[in-house]
Amino acid sequence: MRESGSKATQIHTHQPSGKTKLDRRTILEAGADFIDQHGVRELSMRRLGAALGVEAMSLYRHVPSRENLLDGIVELIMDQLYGDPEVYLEPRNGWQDYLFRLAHGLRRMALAHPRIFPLVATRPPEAPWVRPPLRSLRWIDSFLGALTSSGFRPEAAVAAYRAFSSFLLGHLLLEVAALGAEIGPVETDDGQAQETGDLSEYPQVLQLQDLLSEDRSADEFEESLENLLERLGTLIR
Amino acid sequence: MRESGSKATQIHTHQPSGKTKLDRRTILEAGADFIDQHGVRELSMRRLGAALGVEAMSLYRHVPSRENLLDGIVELIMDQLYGDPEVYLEPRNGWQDYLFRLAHGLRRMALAHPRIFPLVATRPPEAPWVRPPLRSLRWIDSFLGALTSSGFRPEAAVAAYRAFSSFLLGHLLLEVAALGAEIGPVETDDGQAQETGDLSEYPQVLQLQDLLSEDRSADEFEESLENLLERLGTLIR
DNA sequence: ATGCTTTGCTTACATCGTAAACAAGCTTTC
DNA sequence: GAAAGCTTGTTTACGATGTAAGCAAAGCAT
Repeated sequence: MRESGSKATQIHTHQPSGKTKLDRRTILEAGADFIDQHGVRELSMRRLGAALGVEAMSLYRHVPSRENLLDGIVELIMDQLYGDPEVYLEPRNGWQDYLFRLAHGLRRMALAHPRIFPLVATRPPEAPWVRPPLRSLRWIDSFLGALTSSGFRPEAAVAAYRAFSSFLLGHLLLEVAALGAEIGPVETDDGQAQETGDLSEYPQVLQLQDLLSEDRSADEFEESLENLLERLGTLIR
Repeated sequence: MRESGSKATQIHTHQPSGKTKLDRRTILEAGADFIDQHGVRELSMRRLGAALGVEAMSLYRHVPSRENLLDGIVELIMDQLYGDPEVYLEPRNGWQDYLFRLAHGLRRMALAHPRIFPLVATRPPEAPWVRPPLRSLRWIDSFLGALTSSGFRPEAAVAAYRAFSSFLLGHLLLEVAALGAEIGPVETDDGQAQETGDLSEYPQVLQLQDLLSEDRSADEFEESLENLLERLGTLIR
């Protein structure tokens, strides 16, 4: 499995015992888990090493720096999209279905890793045309191919790509931020859960407080996505 | 100039000489300048102190922590909106004009401080209904008031607030990120400006490369904003 | 003058990312 | 088998960071 050298070296698994042999892949996975559980702020090389039962410096045999580690984690998470059976690399039922599935796949990814998604969103991309949250050339190529093969002119496909990115980025970032607000900063533990400040200066907010607190993100996502798809439809040749 | 206590203490300016008396406000301004010039990563308490001709620990008399400093800088930048003569706190020519001006004001703010805007976008908000990039209760109140007084039902005003936030967040974050890609990570200085990797595996990207590199953000902003306003119009009672 | 409060400086500490030298296995070659 | 080399983890070390604690000087009120 997993590929690599695999010539004749693979005759006997040398360490079938407990300790899962250090490895870039295992480090990235452990890093992702760590961030899921404790947040990026808490992730230090020493702590991640400890989580793997290893000294901090050992990680540097497989990962050149902390920055690169974070990039690797982002890439690892993004790769989950390939494993999502609901998302297709090629359009099978038209471009709308393709985009619909892609958007929902990305949303699932963001909601599965709310502490990691901000990294996906803000880490500097490797090329100017790589726009978060679609940070992989392979997916971008797939995206553009899906649209051009469905009758979009090149300009329209690119415009659609841009509109799609910024819609997803905005919506998902706010959605995971709202999630994080409940889970996030370890509770302010000075008594109880952050007293709602004095809103008497803000009558509208005060009055609409209930509506504002309501979580309609799933519906809003659906509606906005639908609207976006309609709008993109008008770009078609 | 600059205001402050100004009761009776101000009879004689004790330090009329060069050094501009330390102060939360001056620290925040210096911090904002620093980030504008060098980026958040480079901002350390010691360096900011040095920039102000003062020891790091002196800052702690006016600012409780680095985290709080960053929050303060975000708030400071957000307050520039009040000084923008093109943006009104009350709707003067209907809600569409109000939103149009607000959106453009925020865009000007983001483009004026591309290294700071990601902070505006991602710092954990003080209340769950505070959605970046509109991080101030006063503006949120203004927003909701503008819409309800223009005939939006409460649910519609809140829905509009959400749609508006996520549109702006996505678009502006991507726009400043693209800006930062040109200015950003101090150049990789290993020869010249980051060779365009091998795109032979990605024929669509390769073929649309020119279109993808084109900067149409201003136009896209205009068009998407217009579309958003139209769409919000259908929510009106 | 005397004391109080404000403000900045000095020193100190735990923690961080990571460079460098080293050691203990493997793998390869005879 | 042994010798040589490579791979992988450890040890030690350094400079930088955020910030707690105590100190000192300078402004104010008495």
